[in-house]
Amino acid sequence: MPVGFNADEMQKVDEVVEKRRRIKQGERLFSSGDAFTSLYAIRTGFFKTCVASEDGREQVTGFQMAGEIIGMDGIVADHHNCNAVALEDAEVCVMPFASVEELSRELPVLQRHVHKIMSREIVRENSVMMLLGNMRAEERLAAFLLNLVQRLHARGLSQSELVLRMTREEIGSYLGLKLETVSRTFSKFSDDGIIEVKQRYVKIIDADALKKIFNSQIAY
Amino acid sequence: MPVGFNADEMQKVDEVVEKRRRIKQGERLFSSGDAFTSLYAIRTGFFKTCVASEDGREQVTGFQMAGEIIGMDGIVADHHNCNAVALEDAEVCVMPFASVEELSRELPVLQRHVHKIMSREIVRENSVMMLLGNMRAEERLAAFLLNLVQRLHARGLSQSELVLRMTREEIGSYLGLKLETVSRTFSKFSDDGIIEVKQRYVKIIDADALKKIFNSQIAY
DNA sequence: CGAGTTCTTGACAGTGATCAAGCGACGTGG
DNA sequence: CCACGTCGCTTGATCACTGTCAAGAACTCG
Repeated sequence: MPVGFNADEMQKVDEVVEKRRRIKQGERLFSSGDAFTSLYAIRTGFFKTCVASEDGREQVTGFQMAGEIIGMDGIVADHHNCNAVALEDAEVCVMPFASVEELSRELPVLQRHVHKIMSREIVRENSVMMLLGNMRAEERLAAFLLNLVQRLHARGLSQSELVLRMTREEIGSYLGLKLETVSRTFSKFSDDGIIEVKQRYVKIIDADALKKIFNSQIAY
Repeated sequence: MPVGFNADEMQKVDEVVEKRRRIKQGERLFSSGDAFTSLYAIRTGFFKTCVASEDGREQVTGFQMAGEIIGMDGIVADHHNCNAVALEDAEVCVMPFASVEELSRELPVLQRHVHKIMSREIVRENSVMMLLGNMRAEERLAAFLLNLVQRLHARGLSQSELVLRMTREEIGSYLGLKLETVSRTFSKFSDDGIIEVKQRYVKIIDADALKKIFNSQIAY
């Protein structure tokens, strides 16, 4: 939640956060086709969102962590358009969207905040399109790791060590790669002394090298 | 603009549309880094939006036509994050975002409409991610053509004939392919009797075949 | 009409996919 | 606490899709 509220306003905002909901690892917060009622603010835990094609193929569209908002895909058609799966036990705040809209008519600061959150998602997806359309495997994985540690660091965690909450296959789906390619690229980074990898644990040894790989952005 | 307004409300909405602006082919409506002030409703013409990486590589993030809204990328950081280039002479309605927000606090129908437009963009980008991450060249181009004629048909144009406003290179950038691959895939569709192509002119002969190609969605 | 841009097509190459096998980690139940 | 089964990860060999390079054709616009 944004700053810029007085005590009275803050209370109203708090009231919108109707209740909390716990989701166990592997369970869904919502599924494609579900009626859209609420946005969700992640309090704890880690999610992936994914869309599925008719033949069951899956595209991970994002990974979300504490403090991030999910569910905005549902606004346009009053039903959700993707699945949100907890990658570890999680707790979310349920924010009924009707209440969010009502209150944001009263509080311009909240209104602007809602708009910014949606705009941020649009911009994020733009950069994923750049990643999927223009970058090669090493660049994609470097970008992915840098983005992840940056977000974790912003939450007070290490900027060099992380524990992946998703499988190689899920990383691959997000990055438009097969799991074998993800694994191989991890191994190559490890061989090059850029990172240490042991299963889900990753330590970034040479962040500059990663940034260099990411910035090169050579066409496929 | 949505339905559901009375005359008085409609007038207020009209007043938000401050003025119009003409953009010649090849010129930019806005550029990455420009201060964000307004959303733009396309009245006539055709745009592409694209982001550029540091080394100048370009990713087309979308093609927009009459009736669609662009500029929402700018809300989050108060400056635009992509370039909007007119692919033919165009005219847009300038909608100062502060006014849009002000009025949508008064008119819940407008507020909901704004939210839906942003959500629609998020959902659209999700399906582009599916396209870029999971589909092969033929599937991508089939999806592209079907999407384009569907949108043109919704505007009263033919559902089988269209004139592309963008180059092979721009199509390729959008679809994560090189221009030669786009050209070859057009030729293949033509050889298979699915479409007729002559430069920018495309006629869809067998829409079902295109849909079949699109639906197969075999992994790369 | 001519210069430049866009498009097509061919030959070849490379990145990442596919197929396959084995290893390692983790969790459950005996 | 350990055996075992499952799931996820790694690595190798091979292949195919699409990229790259190149040349020429077609079209557009001044």
